[in-house]
Amino acid sequence: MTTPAINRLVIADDHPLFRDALRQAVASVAASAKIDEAGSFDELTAQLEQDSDVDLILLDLTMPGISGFSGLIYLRAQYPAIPVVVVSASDDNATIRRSLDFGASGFIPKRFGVETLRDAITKVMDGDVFIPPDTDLSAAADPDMTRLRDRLVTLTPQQVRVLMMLSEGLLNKQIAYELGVSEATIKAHVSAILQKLGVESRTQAVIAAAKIAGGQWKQGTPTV
Amino acid sequence: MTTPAINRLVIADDHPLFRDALRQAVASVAASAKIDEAGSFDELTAQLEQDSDVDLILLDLTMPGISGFSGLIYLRAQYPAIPVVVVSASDDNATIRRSLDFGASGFIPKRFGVETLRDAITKVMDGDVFIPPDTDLSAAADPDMTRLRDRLVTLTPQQVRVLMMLSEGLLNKQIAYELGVSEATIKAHVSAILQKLGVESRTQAVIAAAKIAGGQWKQGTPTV
DNA sequence: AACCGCCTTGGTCCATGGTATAATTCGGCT
DNA sequence: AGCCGAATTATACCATGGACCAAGGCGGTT
Repeated sequence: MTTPAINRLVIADDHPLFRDALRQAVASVAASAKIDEAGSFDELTAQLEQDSDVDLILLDLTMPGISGFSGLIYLRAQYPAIPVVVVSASDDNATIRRSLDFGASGFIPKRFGVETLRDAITKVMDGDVFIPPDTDLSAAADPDMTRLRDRLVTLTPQQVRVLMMLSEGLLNKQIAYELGVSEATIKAHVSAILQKLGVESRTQAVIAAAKIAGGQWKQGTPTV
Repeated sequence: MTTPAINRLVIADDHPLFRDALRQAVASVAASAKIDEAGSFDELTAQLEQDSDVDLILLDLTMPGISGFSGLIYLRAQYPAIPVVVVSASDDNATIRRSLDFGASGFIPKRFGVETLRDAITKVMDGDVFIPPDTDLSAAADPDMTRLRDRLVTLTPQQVRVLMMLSEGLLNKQIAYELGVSEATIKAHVSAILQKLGVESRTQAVIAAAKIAGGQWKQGTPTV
């Protein structure tokens, strides 16, 4: 068969009906694939931590527990080997472009019907990058954004996790505890993050990250 | 006359055409009023610093140099005596409600024609609170937001300024220099801010502020 | 085997952040 | 006049943040 081995696939979307639609579209293309579902980002990460042997992730950009591109950034950092296809209701050119910039292997607008949906999934499973036919990627991107993005993608997986926790307002000590490492390690990570992002304090790092993620990384309001 | 003394009024909007429209509508109601214009938030604050004897401000929510409700919050904190009417293109109920929550004396959607525009301005100049007739304010507000807002409005004018600078990633030392005061003073302000917002670090304060302002307070990207 | 990047840790050293306390000034309010 | 809140400043003290240096383990590459 032309489609390479897609044995396991995760559909991450907070809308059950749309998960079903995606599941059916996928099943009609690769009947043998094992399809898992996640209704929240935490659910998705929990599944991946337990078993990261996944061949493809279909990710909704706006899910409970995550906002903006932070989920995509996190997945690409933690599991660089797993291709991620973004599925989103907002399908403007800027969103598509940034999705690809952050390492998405494709972009499927939610407005697609079953037919086009299936075509899109087929293309992605073949290893191609799928983008909607009427997409115009020629528009100049925001230079600030791209510079920041270029710096963000140089972060190592662990550094991305630390940055997310910085963005929750946690102390180095707390992050160390959560990750089960020493505070010295966190300090080393933070220093590396500041250097890579080109900022001078954790606060500025948080601001920069929020700018890219388009809001908060995670939902948690720190006991405000 | 029924309309109280409106001697001076500032129209703050980055769209020249719309400024003109507003100016004409105002002039047709209060021909004697002196009308100033500002195309950016910095321009507005500059004018106010030079002469804060203003009886009314018509404020666009989305202007260069400001985003979200931070401009409104800032004005209400710095010049509590000056009524501010929000003029915005996005006129959903949530936006209107939050505008009023943050101390706006009225809300005028940009979609209004000249007629309704004039009526709205008349009402506001009479000291009444104008909101679009089809507004439904009964919807329950986000409890997190309201709690945060309640805490934000207890900040003193200077504390609001400090919070804005915190949100730009500045050090206490830098803030002290900018405001021309000692670093001890800034520390005192920061401590007060943390207490009032119910957070435990400057980073968390920035996160909380960003959540309310719906993004950044000011445009400035800190040399990222 | 040698190399390299990532993660980890320890320690030192200094800057910054933040609390607590207290005192002063000023303007507005009663 | 007296009171009060806002703003300012200072001092001392402790916690946190962050740079710098050095080093070991680990997995993948050449």
